[in-house]
Amino acid sequence: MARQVCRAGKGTRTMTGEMTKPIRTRFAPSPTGDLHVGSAHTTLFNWLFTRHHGGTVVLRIEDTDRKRLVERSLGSITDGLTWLGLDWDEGIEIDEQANPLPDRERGDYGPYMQSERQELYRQSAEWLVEHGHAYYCFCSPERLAQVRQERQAKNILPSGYDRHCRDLAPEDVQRRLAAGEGAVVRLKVPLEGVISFTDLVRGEIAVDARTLEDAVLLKSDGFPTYHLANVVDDHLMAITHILRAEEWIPTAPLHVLLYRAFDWEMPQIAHMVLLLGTDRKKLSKRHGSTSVQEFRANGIIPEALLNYLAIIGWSWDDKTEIFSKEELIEKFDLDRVKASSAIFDHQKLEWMNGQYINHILTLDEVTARALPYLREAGFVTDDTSPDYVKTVVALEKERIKRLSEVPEMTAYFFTPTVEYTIDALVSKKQKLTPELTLRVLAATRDAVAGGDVADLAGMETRLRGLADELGLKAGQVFMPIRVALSGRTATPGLFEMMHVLGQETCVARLGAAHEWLQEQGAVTAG
RNA sequence: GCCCGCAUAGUCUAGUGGCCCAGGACGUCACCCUUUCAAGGUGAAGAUCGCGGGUUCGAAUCCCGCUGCGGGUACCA
Repeated sequence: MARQVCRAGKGTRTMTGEMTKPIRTRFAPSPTGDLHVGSAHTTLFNWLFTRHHGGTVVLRIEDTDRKRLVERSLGSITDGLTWLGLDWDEGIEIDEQANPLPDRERGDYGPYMQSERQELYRQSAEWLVEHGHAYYCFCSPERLAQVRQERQAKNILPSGYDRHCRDLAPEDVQRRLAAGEGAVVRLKVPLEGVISFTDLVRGEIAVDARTLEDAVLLKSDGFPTYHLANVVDDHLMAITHILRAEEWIPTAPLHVLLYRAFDWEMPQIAHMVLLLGTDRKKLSKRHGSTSVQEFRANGIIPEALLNYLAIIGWSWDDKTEIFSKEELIEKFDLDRVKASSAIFDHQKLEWMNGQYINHILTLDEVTARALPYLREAGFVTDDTSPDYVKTVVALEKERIKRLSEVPEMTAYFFTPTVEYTIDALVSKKQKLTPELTLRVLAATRDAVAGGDVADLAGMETRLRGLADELGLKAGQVFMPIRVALSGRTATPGLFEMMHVLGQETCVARLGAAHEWLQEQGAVTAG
């Protein structure tokens, strides 16, 4: 049904020629924390839609809730967007993360910080009051809470506010206002009728006006609520399409009413799906990593997160899942957007991250991106040879799932010695005993010392021959070497690893492992 | 409670009346490759298309009802 509506809409626009009207959309985050993946998802859809149609993206900051403002949040949000590769054409700009306030703006529709547009909202609210679309309300929070509770219990519609101040005498209102009594401005919702609008992905949505509350438009602190600010700004900023999250559907009729009251044309509107946790509840901090910066810290690369986010609630066909940003821009449109919420699957994100690291990015790119993590772990300094780092990354590249695990995976390439455990060294799976392992270690140390690790094939032949001599399978010889060199049972190919580690280190570690195992034997025997 | 939205395997999805006793992907399992782990390859299990009624020669697809899940219900956004 949704798609039919969408198609019908397109056709109409084509016929009337309105398709030529340039598209303008906005991201409208509230600076109340870091960039949440859910909001990144909506933003991405907004961005893809706009870029696909060659439109203009506006970044507007909705900082009208003064109590929930979080310092540095703004920088964190723009930082997250930039990291993801989502840019904007108009709006605020932050020069440095260190500076919590916007340094400058670009675009002709500013200011883009709602806190700097207070006068506009105040005037709009007053205009609505003067024209009979809104009214002043003096009710106390206590009364409001009580009324709400009563009406909900008795199932009286609308269930919130009882419109107590809706018909106050004008002179009464003026007197109380003049006396400085605290007041809010509320929307005068029609007492009956059906309010409907067309959602570009869901089709027609209709609501009985009797269920709608006289919502607050202007708060007593002089700041507007979302409802007023969003409508005023979208109109003044010439926004043509509103793409926002599903949680806004219930209040959309209020916005319809507002556009009607102002006699403004309402932008096209579409609500995107919600991202859910594994308990099917709206994704939140309780579900683990939810901010874009957390994914970044956890070694997720932006291309993978962007790609993964794109295929939640949108699909191109029945098989393609990997898309570059350019392909997404080319292919993305609202007609293939779904309306059902989706559980955020960390496993699939990780798989996709691995795809990018292992198959899509080049070795140089992966190395460059892993570098910060290696530096942070102290494994790489300015003195470390870039070529050496690259060689190490090359060895582990295909098993990296997250960049953040690179230091742990490659530690033995950067530390002088490694630590052992009996279980790893004396592999049960290879049917080895401590005695056998000691013999293997001693024999291989000599074999390696007498060979050349740079000759990969030669070394392999040599060690396979050694296995034959000892009457063992190749694996029974290789596993102790692997553990002696790395301290672990899962590593890259043995001979590549030996080559990178170097002759000297290999011989030393083989000897060290032998010595260590002998000591363990002495302890357990004694 | 009330209002709104959504409904294909554990998860993300393809599907817009016959090509579907339902295709792809993640995950799971098995096998192959193999010096380990990955990667890769092959294959398997897993969906009575939420349920019940219609419409139709024919429905996952259209209609109605129900159920389930979610969202909203603030001087938050």
